[in-house]
Amino acid sequence: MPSSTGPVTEPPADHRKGPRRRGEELESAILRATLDELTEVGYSALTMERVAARARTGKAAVYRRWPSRAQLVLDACKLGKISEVDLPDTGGVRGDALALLRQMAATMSSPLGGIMRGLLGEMTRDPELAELIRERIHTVRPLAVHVVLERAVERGEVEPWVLTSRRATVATDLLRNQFLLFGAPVEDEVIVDIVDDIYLPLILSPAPHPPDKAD
Amino acid sequence: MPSSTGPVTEPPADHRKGPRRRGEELESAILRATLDELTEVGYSALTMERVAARARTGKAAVYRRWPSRAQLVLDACKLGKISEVDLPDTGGVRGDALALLRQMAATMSSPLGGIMRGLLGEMTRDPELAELIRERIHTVRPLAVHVVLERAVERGEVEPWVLTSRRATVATDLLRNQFLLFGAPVEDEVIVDIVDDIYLPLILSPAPHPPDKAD
Amino acid sequence: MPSSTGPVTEPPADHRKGPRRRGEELESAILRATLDELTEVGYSALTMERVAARARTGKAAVYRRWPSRAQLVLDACKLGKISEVDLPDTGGVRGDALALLRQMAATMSSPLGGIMRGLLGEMTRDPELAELIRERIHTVRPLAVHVVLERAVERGEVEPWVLTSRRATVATDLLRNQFLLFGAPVEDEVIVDIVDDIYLPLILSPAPHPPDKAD
Amino acid sequence: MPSSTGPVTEPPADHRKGPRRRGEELESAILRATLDELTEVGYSALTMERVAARARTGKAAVYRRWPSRAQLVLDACKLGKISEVDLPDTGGVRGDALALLRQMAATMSSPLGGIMRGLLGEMTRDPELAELIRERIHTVRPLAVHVVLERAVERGEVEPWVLTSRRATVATDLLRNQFLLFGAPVEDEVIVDIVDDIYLPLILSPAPHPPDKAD
DNA sequence: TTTTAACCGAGACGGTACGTCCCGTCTTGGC
DNA sequence: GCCAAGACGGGACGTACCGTCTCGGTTAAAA
Repeated sequence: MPSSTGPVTEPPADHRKGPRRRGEELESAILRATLDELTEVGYSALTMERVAARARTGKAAVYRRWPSRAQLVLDACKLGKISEVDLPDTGGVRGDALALLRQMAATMSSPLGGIMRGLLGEMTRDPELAELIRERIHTVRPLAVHVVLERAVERGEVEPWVLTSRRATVATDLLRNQFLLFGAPVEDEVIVDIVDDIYLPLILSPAPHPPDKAD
Repeated sequence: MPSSTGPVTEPPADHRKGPRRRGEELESAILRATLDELTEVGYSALTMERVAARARTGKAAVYRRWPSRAQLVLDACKLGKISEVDLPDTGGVRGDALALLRQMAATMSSPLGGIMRGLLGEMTRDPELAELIRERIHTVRPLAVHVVLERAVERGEVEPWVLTSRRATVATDLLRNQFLLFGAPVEDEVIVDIVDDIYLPLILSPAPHPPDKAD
Repeated sequence: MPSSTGPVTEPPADHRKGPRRRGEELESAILRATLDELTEVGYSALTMERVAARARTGKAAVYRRWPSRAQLVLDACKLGKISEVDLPDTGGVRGDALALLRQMAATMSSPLGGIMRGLLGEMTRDPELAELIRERIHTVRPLAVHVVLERAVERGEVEPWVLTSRRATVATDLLRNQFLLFGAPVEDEVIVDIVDDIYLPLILSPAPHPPDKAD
Repeated sequence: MPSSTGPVTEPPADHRKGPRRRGEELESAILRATLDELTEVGYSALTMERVAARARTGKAAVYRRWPSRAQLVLDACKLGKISEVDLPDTGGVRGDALALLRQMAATMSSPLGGIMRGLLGEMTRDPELAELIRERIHTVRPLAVHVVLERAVERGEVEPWVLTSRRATVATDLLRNQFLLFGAPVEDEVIVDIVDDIYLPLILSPAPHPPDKAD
């Protein structure tokens, strides 16, 4: 038996309040803190330190899960129902497309716009993050576009090959470009312009250019 | 006395004694240091401190001229012949457009790509910077597009109203979007796709859609 | 002229209160803060962070001057009139020696005792610090011993060769050893014992052992 | 050599499976890990975390047994044959004393020297630890001194009253003081000096000062 | 020409955040 | 139950920059 000589150093303070959080509970607490910080101070002023403090935990608990600010924010966005898309069937592809773009534009005007921008800036630094972002762009938004176009195909407004063509995402691509260059809010006139002057001519049948090379 | 406004060769003298740099000489020394830092460590790792040290001057001298990293970088890019565009007349709008996009793609693959990205990220924080960036995007690139389209109009390939329409910049907009989302290098196949499947159908006469509302 | 676009980022807060401290003023503020911390929480709980906070400055300002906690504390002790020795002439070497040891014992019982102890512990880690400590031990205390012995020599109580012999510091050495092993306070009986049973027999003439080899 | 102390010699298998260590086996594994850490990184860089990892156990298992680093180290030293003293009978008290001091000096030059130093530093913080340390100092070393002096008494070199007087430990006390202040290695000249110029004059009969007051 | 003011270089200043290490406690699975 | 492993809330580490300010100088314009 070792020489047990009793307590030696003072316990600096009892810093435990109730049962200690772990795993999922702690994780979501951190993510919520991240979202709060994002909306309050924005992406570029968000720090790991503040997030940890806000979540009432230590920095280590944050770093253990997310190696970088960007990835933390990305996950936090996932938690926020940011990519919720609600696509009403307006009875025509024009109405559907307008509705979709307007929803996108609204999102861009929200705090999420700045976050998106910030994340795009980080892509250079962090290839892994870049991959994550691309994935989300690939999957979330095109999915909405896909729904719109499928309805249009069913209505006979659009030919099926358009779905897999580059033309499918031209509207959302141009809107995104507009936002990134000129910021929010995107004027509605621009949206209408994109749809009427560019998108519809490209996708409505008879197509201005037959799908010769569309495999 | 060091050659003022000489070529790229810096005077590596000890400026703590001897003739001290001022005005333009100092300014361009800072900008050159900024460019060097950009190419070496990239936009996001660039700091005012390092720039000042590299330019062998004090931070104050930098802050006196540029209130923020982004603006400094922006000016440095201006100094670098970054927006040099050389548009060969290939005899057809397709060739011209391909050449233009390929030049853009090359720029994006260079260190400038990362810088562009970083600057876009800063736009949220700094509206005035945003304005500067937009200005350059407005003026430099559309100018190149304009040249291409004007030639096409002269050849009769494109109708004049296209020049002022939103369609004019669709190709460059889509390429930029592609770069921002998926990074460099942009595959040549994508460029060809954009031109053949989207851009040309939109601008070649007979236009697929008459300019009813283009005022 | 660079593109000066005006103020960009907000000044987070005006954190300056009056003229900024520099040089000596700041230095002594840090040392005072160190002393305060020492007396309040002790050597081993003293941190650079708390010292900086207490001195209302940044950690960098502290590290710029003192590379380690130990050296900072050492300098702080120097500032505190810690080694003030006031040696009354009691008319005999016995009285003088007792007075000296009693002063030392008092110092050891003060917070300084713990500090001394801590510094001794650090000597292993930091040779440079060790050198500093030795220097102070060499110069401050032996000086007091020297004064006592010189008076004794003048009185004829002690022969001159004792001054440069190892015997000179036996009393203080034994007291120090006593403190380090058994802690403070050192009982007065111990001090009397050291003086009467060891020190005086060694130094009083006729010496119990002639200085054959003392050069 | 700290490790392999005794008949423990377990197969250093992966303890995460297979028979799990308990009780004494685990305990000595921790102590051995502690000794190894001590010799490799020294006392002040030794952490509970590293010890636990090295012993392939959890921190809790360590804390359950030793409430503090110092006590753990103390026990580890006990396990190492640190206080092994081997006193040859040289036929005279001078030779015996020199041998003893030289052995002490050797110990001080070993890693144990740094450990001793560190433990002394901890004494301020932990009175109970302090008691343990004093105990060991009281019992181990004086015992050796006692042996030396008893032989001397038998030979008639030293009078019996010296054994219980403060003079008995003067040599070891001065050597310890020398080590703490000036570090290792202690030059042999110093040892000879202590013995010849201080210790022997104090203990050899005829004593320079009769034991009037030695009760 | 002499003065004077601006500007230069250098770097200290008060401060925030970084990412890591360790503290001592607590919890989870397994044996 | 105790073991191993390691997460937990927290604090401090030492470093890098931030943007401001101060300090001697140099140097160009004003007197």
